[in-house]
Amino acid sequence: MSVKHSTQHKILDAAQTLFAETGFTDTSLRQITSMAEVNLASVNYHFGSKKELIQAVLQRYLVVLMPRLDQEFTRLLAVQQPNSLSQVLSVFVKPLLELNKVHQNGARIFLQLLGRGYTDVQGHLRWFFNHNYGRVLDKLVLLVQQACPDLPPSELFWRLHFSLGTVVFTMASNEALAEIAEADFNEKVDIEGVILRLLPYLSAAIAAPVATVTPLSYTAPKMASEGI
Amino acid sequence: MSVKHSTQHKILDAAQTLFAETGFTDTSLRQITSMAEVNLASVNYHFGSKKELIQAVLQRYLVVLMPRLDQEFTRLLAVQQPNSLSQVLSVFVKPLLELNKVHQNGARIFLQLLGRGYTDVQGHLRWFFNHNYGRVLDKLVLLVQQACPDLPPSELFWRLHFSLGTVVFTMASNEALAEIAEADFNEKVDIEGVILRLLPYLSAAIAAPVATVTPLSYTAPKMASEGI
DNA sequence: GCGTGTTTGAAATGTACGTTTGAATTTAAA
DNA sequence: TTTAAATTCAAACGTACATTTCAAACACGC
Repeated sequence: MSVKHSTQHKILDAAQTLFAETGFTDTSLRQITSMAEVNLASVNYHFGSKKELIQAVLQRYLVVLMPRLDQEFTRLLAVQQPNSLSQVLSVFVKPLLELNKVHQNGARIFLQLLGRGYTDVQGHLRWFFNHNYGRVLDKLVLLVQQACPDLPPSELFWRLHFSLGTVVFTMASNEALAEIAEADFNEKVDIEGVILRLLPYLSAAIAAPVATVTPLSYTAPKMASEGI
Repeated sequence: MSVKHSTQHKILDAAQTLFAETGFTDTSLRQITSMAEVNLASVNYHFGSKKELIQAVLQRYLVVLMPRLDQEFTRLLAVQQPNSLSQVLSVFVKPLLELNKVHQNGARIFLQLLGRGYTDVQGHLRWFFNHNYGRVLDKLVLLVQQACPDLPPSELFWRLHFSLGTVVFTMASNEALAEIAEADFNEKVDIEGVILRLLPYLSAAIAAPVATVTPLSYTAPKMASEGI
């Protein structure tokens, strides 16, 4: 962190904060440039458009995170015996927390932005992400498949997306949740705390036994009666 | 479904579809009234404002769903021995699927809207929801607490929100996921299929053993060792 | 110190939004 | 049929937005 920040830097810093808090659509360039104390036109001068600013904000973290993840995945794939699921999921922790070196609270901000990117419409973000980093995630799928050999591929597909939802939603509403947690349980929870709480949850979830029941047997196990 | 739809009805139908697809902020009243084939001013005439329209769209489902859930929760709370977690979660299935009687694809649409409500800024929706239906959800918390007596309250809080994220995100990206699933695995998955896949996932997740490890021990387990 | 290319500044452009208005039209009770 | 209320309609209002423009200020190699 240098003492003097360039205009680009100031814009990125203000943009990531506001985007994470308020979402991409609900944050205006006027808010960003006002917080960054730069001229409104400088966003379009330096980044071209709001869309490209959004990608630049994410890219600052992705170029750090994804090669690190790729490296971890490759390392795990190289070992002889398959890794356990919790081993696989654990490799996310350090690379994510190292985003705090990119910027203060970088890990939290990045995950919030990721959540916004998936829930806001922003179709260009999905494309941008899959196009640039799709092959890294293929390795993750392979690792989970090795860790849970009994899981049919389609079930694994769904569970990985369920898990993505867990993470992304949690981070998108992270502020609100942390506030409630502190008010109700007197426990201060930072991003690291949330990640560590997520690991056992996701490990158990992804490795859950596959239901063999038919839809009908799931309707109210208690009283029995009445179909859907 | 009557052959003639009132203006209110047409507005609600168009609004729920567009809100679910595009989110609340990114859907304009002009899009809604255009799809509903009614005059722009009729939204403010019938509902007062966009904010109140959003609440009316959700309310149409909540007034059906929440009393049903409340009734199921009360029934489960009345039994002598505590219910299993999967019994508790199963009671969601029928009430949710009955939303399909409120409107075609009602269950999917409602869950998508719920997701939008949590991730969009829309502070008024959180308030609206907690204020009207908070005590119903208190019963759910109690039931889960009985089913998982070893789970500390704060851990339960987080896991319930993780689970909410799983459901809400899955429904928000339901269309895309169902398309991929059909293309990659040749399996047609409807809302019921997704819900039934969610149950074992969530049961295992919520009941997962609480991690007793310290943060540091989670940094790259390296090789074998360590359980979940 | 000068002159060129880069960056910033204030202002304006055009578009889209939620909301309001008041007259026209439809509805339904008397 | 009359009449008053409820509803629909086209148009406009004021605001906020992303983006553009172009002159001023700046940086810095010569």
